[in-house]
Amino acid sequence: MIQILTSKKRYLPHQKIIHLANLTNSYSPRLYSNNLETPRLKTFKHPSSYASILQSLRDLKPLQQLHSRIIVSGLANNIFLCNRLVNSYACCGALGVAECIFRRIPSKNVVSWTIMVSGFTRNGLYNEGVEVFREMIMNGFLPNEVTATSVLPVFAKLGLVQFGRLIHSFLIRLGFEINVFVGTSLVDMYMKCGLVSVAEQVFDAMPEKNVFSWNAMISGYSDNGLGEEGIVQFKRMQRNGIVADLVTMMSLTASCSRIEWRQLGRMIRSFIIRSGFDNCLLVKTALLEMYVKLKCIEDAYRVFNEEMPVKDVVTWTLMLSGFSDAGFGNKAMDIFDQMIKIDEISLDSVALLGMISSCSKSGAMQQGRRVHAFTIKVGFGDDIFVGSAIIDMYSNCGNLDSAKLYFEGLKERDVVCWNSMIAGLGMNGYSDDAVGLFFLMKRSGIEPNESTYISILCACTHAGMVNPGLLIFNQLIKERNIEPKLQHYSCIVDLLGRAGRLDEAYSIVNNMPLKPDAGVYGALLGACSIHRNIELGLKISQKLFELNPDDAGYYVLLSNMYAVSGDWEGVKKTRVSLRSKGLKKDPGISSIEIDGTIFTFMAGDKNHIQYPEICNFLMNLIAKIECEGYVPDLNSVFQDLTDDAERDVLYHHSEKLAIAFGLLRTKPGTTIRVMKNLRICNDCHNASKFISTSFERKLIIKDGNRFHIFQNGICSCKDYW
DNA sequence: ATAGGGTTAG
Repeated sequence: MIQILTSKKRYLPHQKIIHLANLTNSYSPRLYSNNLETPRLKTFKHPSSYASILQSLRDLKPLQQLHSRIIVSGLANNIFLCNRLVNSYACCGALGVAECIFRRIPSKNVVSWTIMVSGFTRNGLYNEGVEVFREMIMNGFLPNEVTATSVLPVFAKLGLVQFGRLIHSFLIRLGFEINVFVGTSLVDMYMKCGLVSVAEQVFDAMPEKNVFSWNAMISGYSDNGLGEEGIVQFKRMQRNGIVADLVTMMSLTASCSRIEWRQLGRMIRSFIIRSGFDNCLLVKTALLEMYVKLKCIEDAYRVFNEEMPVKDVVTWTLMLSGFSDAGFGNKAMDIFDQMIKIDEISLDSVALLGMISSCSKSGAMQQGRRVHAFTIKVGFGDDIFVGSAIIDMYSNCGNLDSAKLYFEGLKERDVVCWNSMIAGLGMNGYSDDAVGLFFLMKRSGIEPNESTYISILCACTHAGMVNPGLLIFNQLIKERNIEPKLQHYSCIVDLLGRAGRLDEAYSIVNNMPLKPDAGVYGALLGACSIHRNIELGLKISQKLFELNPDDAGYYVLLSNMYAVSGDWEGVKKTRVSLRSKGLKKDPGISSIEIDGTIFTFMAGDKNHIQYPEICNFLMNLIAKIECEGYVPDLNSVFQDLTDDAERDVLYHHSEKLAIAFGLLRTKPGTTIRVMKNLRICNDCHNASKFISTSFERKLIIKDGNRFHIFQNGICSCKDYW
């Protein structure tokens, strides 16, 4: 309590009483009311006495009491007090009351309008804030410096760049742009709108700059992906003798995580220690985030575990998503379980979202179901952000029924919920339904966004629905409010390419208005590989090697293409150039969830505890399906080995290990769900068909972004090689 | 006035 009191700057004697009363209210109502009945407080006749008390009030109840006392004192029409009251109610979040008082002020001044604008904007009601601002202008009031600083950030939030520029020109005419506050707000607004060079112009023209202004620049650069510029600006700031504060530290670590510059990260860390910010929770959390983003998960965990005695919900959430990003789903779940046991940590939707998306990524359906139940228990059952994540989680686990059920039960749905459901239907093979839902969404008055088009085009691709896909793509091009992006072109090239219409796909690549990137060429190369068009494939891989020389995936595709056409010389050449560049093919990883724990397998991963047991089982399994007609496809092996060795590699692919483990550890008849990071190989695909018959199991294998559902020897995926 | 964790798509 002492700390809270001393942290406030100025205290008049009567303010102290009110403040103490607030703090003791919860456990000592008698003291509270006694203090309020102090005769000294009752006899105020001058507005200024109330005004100073109003400024320090942050809770609704004492505010209401003071308000009544103001009415009793006959000061309810004093504009000075009314403005203060509006402000105090807005600070307590009671915007209805605030607006009511505001509306009744007969002769509002600029301060009244400004307080109402910032009352809305500080509570996240941006549209209402802008509306009051507009009303103010219409009523002939000109904004002052404070109005400008309350309303400018809102233009950035709502993306009203043009409006912002208009107000900017107003401010110049009024001579306010030389004000540090106004200048900083303008810099921030332009940075948030992505107009970096305009922000730079404003900043350079500012006659006075303080640490806020510099911070706005540094964090702005970082947000716009220009971390290096941020570091340069920081050095300039130091040369100008401006002392860095905690916001500077946080913006610096953010810049660092974006440019993936580990060496600099270390320097910033020592700078933080030297500047005495090492014990600051916010700065420490920013440092943790830096390690998470730099994918230094051990460093991140060391900071989290050893150097942060005080943690809040953000710290925990960061560690959770750090583990999730690094592919440690079980560890993320451990963190979540620990976090929910701590009373002081109040769980919010962001923490829940992190955990749900972690389950989604690792395909942990049992964990996901548990977290889903938990979200309902803690009152986030109707949250649409959480809802979208849950739909995605169930879809990603191949449990479309649960996803649909959840989607249909939502009271409110935004565009992201619809997108999740459309994507879920698409990747699970219900492309017709996805298209149907897309049109239903438009009929329901929800405007599709960029992601909607990506989801729906992918859905069409999975089912080879070329014509509906083309139709929707043409709609997108005609639509005025969405600019087709490179990703959309990748989708349409993928759609045409996979369907075998390579010429049309190539023609789109050659005629598109944007410069094709690796994603677009990659889609085309994938199509060439499926349809064995080696001539075009060679041409495209040349482009890709120029664009993205370090991606081993393209070499693999090219090599596969040579292999299927029997060009062993080409296969060898590709492998040599891959090796000479020091590149390695991404390891294939498959995982399976058993009783709420995720088990991960890598090809030939002999370190696994149960490896001998699994291998033994797998050998018997292969012998069994060979009797039923399975023939190993040695073309699926990327290495140059003897037949026997190739066979050995093939039999220990990660997906086969995961399937074997699933068969060993689950009851007969249970569906086996396997997640794979890369595309399933032809041989594993074929073997899975045999396994589904031989063991009478349903196998659901997700590779990359699509499902393969094997049942009675048939796979749901029709266009597979 | 500037600042920390999250959802769909690839």
